[in-house]
Amino acid sequence: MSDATDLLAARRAKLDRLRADGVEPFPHAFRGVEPVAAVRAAHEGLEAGAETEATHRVAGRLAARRGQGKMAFLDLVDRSGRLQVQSRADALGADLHTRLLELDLGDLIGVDGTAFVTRRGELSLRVDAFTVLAKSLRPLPDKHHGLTDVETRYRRRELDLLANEETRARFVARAKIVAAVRRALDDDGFLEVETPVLQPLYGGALARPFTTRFNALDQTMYLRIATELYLKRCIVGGLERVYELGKDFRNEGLSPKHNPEFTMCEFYEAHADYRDAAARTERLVYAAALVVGDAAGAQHFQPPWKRETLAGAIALRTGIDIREHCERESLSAAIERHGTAKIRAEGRSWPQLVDDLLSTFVEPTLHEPTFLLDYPVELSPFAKRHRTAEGLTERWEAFAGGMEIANAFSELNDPDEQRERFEAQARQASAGDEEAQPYDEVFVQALEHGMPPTAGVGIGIDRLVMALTGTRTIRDVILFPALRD
RNA sequence: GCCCUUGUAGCUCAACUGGCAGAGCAGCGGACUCUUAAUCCGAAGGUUCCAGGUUCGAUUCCUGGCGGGGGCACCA
Repeated sequence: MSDATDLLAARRAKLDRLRADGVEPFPHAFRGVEPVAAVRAAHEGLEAGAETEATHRVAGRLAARRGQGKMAFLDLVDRSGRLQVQSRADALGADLHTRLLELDLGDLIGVDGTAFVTRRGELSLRVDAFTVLAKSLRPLPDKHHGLTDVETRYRRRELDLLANEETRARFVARAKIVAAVRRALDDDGFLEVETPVLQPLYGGALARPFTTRFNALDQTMYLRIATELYLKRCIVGGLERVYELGKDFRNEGLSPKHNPEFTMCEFYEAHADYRDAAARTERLVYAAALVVGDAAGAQHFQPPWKRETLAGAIALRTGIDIREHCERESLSAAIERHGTAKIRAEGRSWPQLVDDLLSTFVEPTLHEPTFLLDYPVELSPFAKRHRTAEGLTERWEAFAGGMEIANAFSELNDPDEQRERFEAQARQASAGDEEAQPYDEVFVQALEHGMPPTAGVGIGIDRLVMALTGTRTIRDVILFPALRD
């Protein structure tokens, strides 16, 4: 018999034995449970050797066992942490003590116990009673190395979560960040709305979509790449401040910064411009940073953040002034003179070259939260022209940890100019640019009804969580990241 | 899509130049009433990712496939 089969058989045999002894291995509920962190909080500051009469009910997974015959210590883990419990043959009775020790690591149990502190100073519960909550039929990952195999961690996230406390903590932090973002927007009068994920026409970003089929209507549909256009129609409709927090889908490659489905928070504020949006964004991100629990790290994000212009940031790091080289040939030659092998200019358009300079020389240096302001109009089909600078738009991108985390602009609300921008995109599409925007006549007509001056922001939630938790790959902040199947 | 790299026990890892595939944890049997990577004794546990090839002999070398990781490209 193979070892694996052996291990499973041993657990099944214990399952049978429980039933034979009249113990229900899968009961229906176990009420009145306290998180172990609450038990810890209730007894903070007790000295080693202290006894109490306080009883607590906790529930979790049996994570370790240190038996010493008629006495044993066991570790119980729940979402909030780990707590040691002590089983004694004299207190619990020899039969129950033995039965508790016969449970497998990984079994889910509930414990009623009395709090005390061991001679070594560890807060523990002396077991007065215990209940099997669910028998575990498969062995746990290694108890001290945890689960390190990267593939298993992503494919079988449940094992990663139950074996690795840092993983659990990271996803708890993610949930708190998302809640903080919602709270900040709700408190400022933003209305959370839901717009279609499944769309007859995609738009609002430069990206390739996923395509699917709606059988009932015999129609091609797209998974949204952005919520931008629908949210601005809400602004046209007079909702004034709206946001949506949900998944976007882009049919692009995988990388430490990219997952094909990712969480985006877009919010739109009437009567504001991109500078207001920057101020709101840094307040909102700082509020989110404060809930992560790393006070020193949060100070990093305290407003105001650094502000540079895009052109200034590139000039500072490369000596190339894109405002002087406002045509493809001239910029290409400047890059050539700069002598970098990192950018191959052939076949790249002017805006693409600007983007290359940004991502090669500027983005990796932006560890401190920083706004880069004023992007070329060619890169920004939905942003309003800059009120003073020719050829630029009122747009910024925010960076932290060497990564773009947000993108915003004063929204273009002149319908005629929007129509021209779409036409320019259509020309790029027919020239073979698969990421160009399809023409959206319904959206243009919405603008013709009149959209107030509006600031719009998109925050990449996955990347925000990366930046706030110091995580290096997006796969560590997405519970079930995309993998080849 | 391309390049580099990787796959050994349930988990974490060894195995020299091609020569009987090993350890810790977990599991199993036993001892132990303050341990916390508990300790001690004992017996087990393998399709070395898959399919071919070279060789007297392949975990090791070669070819192909599958999966993972890193990089490039694309993107946020």
